Amino acid sequence: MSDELPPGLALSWGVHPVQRRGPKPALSVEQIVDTGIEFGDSQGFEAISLQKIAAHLGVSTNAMYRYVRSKDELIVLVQDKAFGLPPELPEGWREAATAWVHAQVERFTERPWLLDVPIRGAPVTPNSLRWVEVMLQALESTGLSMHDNLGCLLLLNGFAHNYASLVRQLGASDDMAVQAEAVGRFLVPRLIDGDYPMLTALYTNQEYEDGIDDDLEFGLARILDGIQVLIDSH
Amino acid sequence: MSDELPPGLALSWGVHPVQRRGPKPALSVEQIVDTGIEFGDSQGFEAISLQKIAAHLGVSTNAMYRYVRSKDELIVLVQDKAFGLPPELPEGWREAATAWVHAQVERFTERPWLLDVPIRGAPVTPNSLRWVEVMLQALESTGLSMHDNLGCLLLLNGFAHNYASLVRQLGASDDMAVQAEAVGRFLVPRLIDGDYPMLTALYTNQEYEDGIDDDLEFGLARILDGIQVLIDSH
DNA sequence: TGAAATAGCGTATGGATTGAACAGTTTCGG
DNA sequence: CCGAAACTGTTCAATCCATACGCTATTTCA
Repeated sequence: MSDELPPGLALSWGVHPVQRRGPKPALSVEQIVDTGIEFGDSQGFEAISLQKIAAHLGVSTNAMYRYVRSKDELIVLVQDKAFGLPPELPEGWREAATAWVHAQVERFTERPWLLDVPIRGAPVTPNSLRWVEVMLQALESTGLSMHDNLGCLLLLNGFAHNYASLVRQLGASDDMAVQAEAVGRFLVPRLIDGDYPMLTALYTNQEYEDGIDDDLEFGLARILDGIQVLIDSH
Repeated sequence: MSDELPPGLALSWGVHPVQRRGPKPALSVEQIVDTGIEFGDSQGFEAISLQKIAAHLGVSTNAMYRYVRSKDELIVLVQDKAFGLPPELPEGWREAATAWVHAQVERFTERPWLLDVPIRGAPVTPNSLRWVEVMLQALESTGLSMHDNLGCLLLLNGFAHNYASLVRQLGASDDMAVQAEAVGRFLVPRLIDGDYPMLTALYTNQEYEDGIDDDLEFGLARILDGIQVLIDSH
């Protein structure tokens, strides 16, 4: 029965198997999850491995499997705890959605490795569901159907993830400027030869320098305007 | 000089180091990339490993490193070729954007493993850039700035990726129905206890059964309407 | 007090990416 | 025409990673 549940579901809601006999656990799931977050923060997503966590906590690798059933389970727990709870949202669906997206982008900026966590399925953990819950509450005032609200939420969530991902990859490396120039030098002749007029213009005019700080507001404004059109049409 | 270029850039544009001496290569990069796509199609993204490709082609694992510098490089090449070229877009930015998004979703549906390819940086490969190029051309008629056009493109692209990803994970498993019920049974009491009114309603009313086929059109309509609002305001 | 349950450990397997050294093959330079 | 340079694929190896199995030691319930 409990076996059919997705990894991490039970543990994230605090359902531990009741211990009856045997030695006391040297560790706790919480400790393991915290260590995972620590490693993610300091060395990125791929540094979150059972081996490293075990070594850091002074136990053998396989001792981990007394606490989590698989690495996937661990990742779900780490993700939920690292993302944390959503903020209080202001009144008004538009302001609320803006705050919600900004908060998500902030989380991803603080912990970029969260962007690397593969999406395994619909959210089922407490904190993730709390994010959904607060946004659905804010969207209630639009008078749209639950189905439409979910569509809007998906749109906003996807956008936040996408934008954060973009920001990270563009701001990732210090040598990005150097490398971008090298790429341009390599690419431009081929773009001209290969009939890519728009991209050629983009690269040679350096219009792409505009900075992407506005892109968050830009995309968000488009989505919100689109939702507004839907609301008005009802 | 060529070392500073991102992995796969040179190779994807057909720049092979000119061979002058030594034995003739037993393989070609193209052969390797095709095999990678084959494995991805038949066994998913994680089946694309240098070991398996090498074994399938009858050479040792490390022989691969004569052709590609790293697995990352291979993945870039595989991704570009597997995604292929964009379709011809119809007249009118709205129709074009719709066709563009649909085409992307189709690609992701045909080869779901493309969704698993980690995004490494701005697109630099021929096919990927072609997708950008055609959409930018279609957006030219809107009269918006290049910056705004890029913002729109980012929005559409992110949405397509996001939607395809959602479709896959929901339609992924046959036992999804079974599992969803088990999850519901586990979750609902906790949602009630934990003060998640919207989600409780969602789960108990089975409103989430509505089907996500419309979600593509829904989200797309929101984005396009939002862009339209921007155009009108100019 | 003894038996059952359970924790951590050692050992082991199978897989991945990548490096170093080496031997064979081809072709250019003279 | 021949040696040397360049480049090939190979073996061997190191270093990670996630798991599985079985053992021993510990704790607690009956």
